[in-house]
Amino acid sequence: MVRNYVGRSLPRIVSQSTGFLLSWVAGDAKHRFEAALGEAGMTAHQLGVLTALRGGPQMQARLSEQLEVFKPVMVTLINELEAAGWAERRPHPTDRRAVEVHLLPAGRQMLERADRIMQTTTEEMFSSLTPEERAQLHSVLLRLAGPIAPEEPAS
Amino acid sequence: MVRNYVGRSLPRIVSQSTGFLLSWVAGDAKHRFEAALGEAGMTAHQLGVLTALRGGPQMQARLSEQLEVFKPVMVTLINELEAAGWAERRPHPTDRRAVEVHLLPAGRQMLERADRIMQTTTEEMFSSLTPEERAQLHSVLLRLAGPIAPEEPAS
DNA sequence: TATTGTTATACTCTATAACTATA
DNA sequence: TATAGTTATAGAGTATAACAATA
Repeated sequence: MVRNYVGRSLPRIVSQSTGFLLSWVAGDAKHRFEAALGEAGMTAHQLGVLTALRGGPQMQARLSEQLEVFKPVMVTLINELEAAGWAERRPHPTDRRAVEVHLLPAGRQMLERADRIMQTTTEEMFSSLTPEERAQLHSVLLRLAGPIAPEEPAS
Repeated sequence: MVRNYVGRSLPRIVSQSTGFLLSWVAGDAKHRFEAALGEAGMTAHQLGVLTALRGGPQMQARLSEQLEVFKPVMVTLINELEAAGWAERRPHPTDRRAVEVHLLPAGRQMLERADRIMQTTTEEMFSSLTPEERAQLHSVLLRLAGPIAPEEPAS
């Protein structure tokens, strides 16, 4: 309970509570995804922003809102994306205060690579389950997760 | 992906990946447990230590190891437990460097209260599942979690 | 007066170092 | 030389404040 239990084997206490098990497995999943993305030189935060840009350029303020990231954090993230050549700031056509963040070709490639990474990692994670078990897990989690937010309108 | 998605409704992207769903549901679970414990004036960290003391007094160093908490953090945690009257430090019978941390009656009561809280919260969380679904979820998560650590020998 | 993007700052958590008193 | 407990310190990560430019 106390911390991350970085060790590779599941503490016995955790194995007895479905809630703790959930946290344990999710922590493991997070670690796997971040490690896999890290090998491609990308953080989960950066992927989040790139994903939000898939549908077209966005103002920084919208990105902050959508991803629920504080504005100063978004500044840093977009600096990183620009440094990597994955996205760039351009002046907003009508609002001179704002910048639009545009996805660059290298960023789109990175997104495709990230898609493959996420898919592979997911496959590894759930390989011990049958397709039926996996489908049932998904539907059960969906029910536990509660209502789904309405679709975001594009820029 | 990026951060905590503090909002109460599930972003659409998350709903499509079993891995993300897992993280989402686990985050929600963590929030529920911590809120419920908080109402009883207890943190999850503190509960972790109290639970470790259930089987008998422990040296601080062992507690740090078992719970994978850094030594300075354990100092703070045990200070908190002493301030709350739930546990106390006593000199180790043979090793004059060490202290033994003992569970006090108020701590044992708190543990029982925490047990009830955890049980109630678990019940709330999984109330939308049938007993069969819940059992299958548990067994599937157990498989995803991997090997279970061997029992800790008592102090 | 409100909003955009930025810089500066504070606060919490996590992690390490350094120290004493023993073993 | 190593270990137990403590204090001090460093570093991320997270959150807020304040500011200039513009709406």
